Amino acid sequence: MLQEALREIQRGTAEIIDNERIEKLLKAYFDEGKTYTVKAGFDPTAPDLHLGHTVLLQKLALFQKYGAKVQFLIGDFTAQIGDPSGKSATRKTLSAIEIEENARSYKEQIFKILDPLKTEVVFNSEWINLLGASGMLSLTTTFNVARMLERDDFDKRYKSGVSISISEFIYPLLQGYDSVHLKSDIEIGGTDQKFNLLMGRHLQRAYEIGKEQSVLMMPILEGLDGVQKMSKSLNNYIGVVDEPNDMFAKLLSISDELMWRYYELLSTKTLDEIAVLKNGVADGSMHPKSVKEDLALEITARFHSKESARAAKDEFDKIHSNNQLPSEIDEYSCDGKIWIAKALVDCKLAPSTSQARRDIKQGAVKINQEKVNDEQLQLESGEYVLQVGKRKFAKLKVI
RNA sequence: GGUGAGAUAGUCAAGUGGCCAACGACGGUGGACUGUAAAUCCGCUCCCUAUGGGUUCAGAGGUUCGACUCCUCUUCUCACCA
Repeated sequence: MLQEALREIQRGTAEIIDNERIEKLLKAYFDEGKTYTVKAGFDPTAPDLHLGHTVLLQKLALFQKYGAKVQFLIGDFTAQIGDPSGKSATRKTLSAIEIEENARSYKEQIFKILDPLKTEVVFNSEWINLLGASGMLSLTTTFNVARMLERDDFDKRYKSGVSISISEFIYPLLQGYDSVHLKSDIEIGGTDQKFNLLMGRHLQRAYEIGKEQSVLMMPILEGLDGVQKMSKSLNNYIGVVDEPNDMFAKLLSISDELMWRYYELLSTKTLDEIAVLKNGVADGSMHPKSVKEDLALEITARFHSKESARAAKDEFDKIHSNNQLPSEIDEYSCDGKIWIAKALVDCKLAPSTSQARRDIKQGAVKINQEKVNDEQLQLESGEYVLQVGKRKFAKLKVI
């Protein structure tokens, strides 16, 4: 039982620091029912969670299954600095109202995976604001610049002469201080967070709180392109609030290679089951597309329902395999005769009439499934189904 | 505080007085091929009913028939020195 739990916890992890301590905590839970805390920090600026975040959330949920209290930390104070691993050093500060809204939106999303009874949502401004100047100063004395520069991205930026703000040095310290305040037993995060996560251990030691958190790092999930990490700004993400149809379609669009990565990090199938699928595809007895469909169904069902996942698959087959129209299309209307290029812009199928004209020239535009050749075409009154490329549709009613 | 270098389209990056709406790469997008995958090939990629017109090369002025290119100031970035 204990061994099995440990194996599940280790699944897919990139690195675990102080694994023995995790074993002890779990043993104490199994033997005496003792609970422990697992911390994970999130940025309040991006309340739209995507599958990359759920890799962490699923791991947290697993810990909950084995006796953990999750400290879901919203870094409302640290967000004012901006994590140095991100691109922009300076970020706009969020108002209290915005943060509250974002937090609410977080809660709606995370409890699709986490158990609300075993989750405590906390904000780090609560204790960091109490630190004061002297508290902040004593925090900075626990570390030095040379060691700070060991951090990979600082190192690179320093060597290549890209600016580093002093406030960015503060960021890891504050994140580590969160672990001191919360007395976390374990902290989990992405591999890109390694430095910050270790800072938690360092500061817990420096502040002598009597324990040093274990650190569990998950790999960064690649986005739909299969290369860069999944993120909203790169627009290669699958949001947990995506509509079932979108979610299903996006999952099917990943490459075969990436599919295994997603299986490992997102599926609840056991590693043995996944190995069977992998062998099946390798020896040709299984079609990669159907294996991918299973994954897409599983994930879509997790955030919606089995039924809507099924429906999404049917819809998908309908549009793409059978070349039919989707069952729900945005509808627009306009008064009087309209020029086709203008109509495409109005229906949001093209960003400008220039682009619309280019699309027409290239044969990308269809009306009622018929290719349009004449870019001067005027639409008389009636109802039309406009299409650009393979996946953009709109219905237009000309009155 | 001083000295020097730099700021070009979504990103990187050419362009040093007219041939510039600006080479190229990446990204994005359309087409072919497919399993709406990947790989590959081809087209498009500032705006505008358009063999033409408009607005662009950090910002503001100036020189010139003409400026992304020259001059001045401003803002920002980096390097070296203090």
